[in-house]
Amino acid sequence: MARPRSFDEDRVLHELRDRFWDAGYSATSLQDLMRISGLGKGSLYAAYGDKHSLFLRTLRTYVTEGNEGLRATLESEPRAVDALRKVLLSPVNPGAERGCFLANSTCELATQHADVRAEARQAYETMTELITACVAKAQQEGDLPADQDAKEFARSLLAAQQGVLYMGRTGMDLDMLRSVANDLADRLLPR
Amino acid sequence: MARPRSFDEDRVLHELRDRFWDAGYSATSLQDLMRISGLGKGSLYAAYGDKHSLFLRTLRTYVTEGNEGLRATLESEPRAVDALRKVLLSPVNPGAERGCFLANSTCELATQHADVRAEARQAYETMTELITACVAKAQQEGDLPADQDAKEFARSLLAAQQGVLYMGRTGMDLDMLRSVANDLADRLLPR
DNA sequence: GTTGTTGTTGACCGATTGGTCCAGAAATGT
DNA sequence: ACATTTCTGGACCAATCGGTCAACAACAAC
Repeated sequence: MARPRSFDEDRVLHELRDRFWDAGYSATSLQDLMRISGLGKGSLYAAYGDKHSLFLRTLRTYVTEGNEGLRATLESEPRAVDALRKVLLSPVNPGAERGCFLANSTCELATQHADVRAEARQAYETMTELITACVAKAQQEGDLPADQDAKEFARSLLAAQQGVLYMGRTGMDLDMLRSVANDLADRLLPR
Repeated sequence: MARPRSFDEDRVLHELRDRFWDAGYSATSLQDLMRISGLGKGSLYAAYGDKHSLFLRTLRTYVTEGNEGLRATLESEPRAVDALRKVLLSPVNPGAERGCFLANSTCELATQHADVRAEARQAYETMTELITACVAKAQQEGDLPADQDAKEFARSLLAAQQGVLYMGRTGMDLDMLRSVANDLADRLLPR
C-alpha cells in the first residue's frame, strides 16, 4: 500500500516559488530548493519533476492565484470603473519592490525559453479578457464611452498597470509610486 | 613598452551585452563570453574584471547610449508634445520582443544585487528629468496644461512607456503593440 | 509479523562553474 | 638584437551544478 507524502506539496510549492521570485530561475540551485523545503533531491524530483518543471509549476500556480485576485478586484466595487481604478492601483503595496513573479520570469527567460513566453502570453490574454469584460460593464453603466473598443482599452490599462508594477520593481518609493498610479488612473479613467 | 590590446574593447562589450540581454546574467557563463568574444579568460579578466563587473559595465553602456537616444528623440520634433508621443511609441520596433536590457536585468537581479537596483534607480531618475524638461517645454508651447506638475506627468509617461516595453517583451505582436502605444499616447497626450 | 508499495535520503556521476596564475608571445623603445 | 612591459591563452583549482539511482524507511493491508 502506498506511503503518503510527509510534506504539504502546495505549501512547499509556495516556498519554492518565493525563492524563484527573489533570486530568479537561473540563480536558484537545487541546493537552495532543498534547504528551503527541507527535502532531499529524490523527494523534490519525485514530487515536482526536474528543476524547470518545478519552476513552470510555480509560475502557473502564481498565474492562477493572480487571476483569482484579479477577478476578485474586478468584482469588488459596485461600479466597474472603480474596480478598474483599483487594478491600476494594485501595484502600490508593501511588496512593490519584488515586482511581479510572472513579469520577472518573463524578462529573465522569455528569449531562451519558449514555454515561459507561452505562459506569459496566455496569462496576459486571460487578464486582458477579464479587464475587457469589466470595461464593457463600465460602458454599460455609463462611466466609459460606449463607442470605444473595450478590448483595446483593456490592453492599454493592462500596459499601464504593468508599467506601474515595474516602477515598483525599480525601488521607487511607495508614495511616489502611488502618485504615478493615481495620475495614470486619473488620466485613463473618468473620475 | 606596453603591448596594445588586439581587440576592440567597445565592440566586444556590445557583443557581450547582447548575450547578457538575451540569456540573462545568471545563465550566461564565462564559456559563453569567451566563445562570443573569441578571447581567453585572462584577456576578459584583464580588460573587464570579473563577470559581475563586466555585466555592470554593459549595463552602464546600455543606459548611457539609451539616454543619448532618449535625448535625441526628445529633441527630434519641432513641438515637444510630438516628441513625447514618439517616446511612448519607441517600444514599437522589430526588436520589441527583446524588451529593454535594463528592465530585463532589473527584474532578474534587483532583489539580490543592490548595485543593479542602484543603476536602475539612477537611470530612471535621469530619464524622468529628461522627460520632465520636455513636458515643461510642451507646457510652454501651450500643448499641455501649464498648471500640472511636469515631473509627476513625466513619471506617468515613463511608467506607461515601460508598460508598453514590457508588453513587447511578452511577445505581443507589433500591430497590437502599436495600437496599445497609440491608444495610450492618445489618452495621455493631446492630439 | 509479513509482504508489497511508495517515499526518502544522499552517494555518486559527469559536466560546468567563476576565478587565479603563469609561461610564452607580442609590441615597443633603446 | 635586446630588454622591458603588457597581453594572451589555457591549465589548474575548488566548488557547485542538475540529475540518477539504490538502499533503507515508512505506510498500510492482510
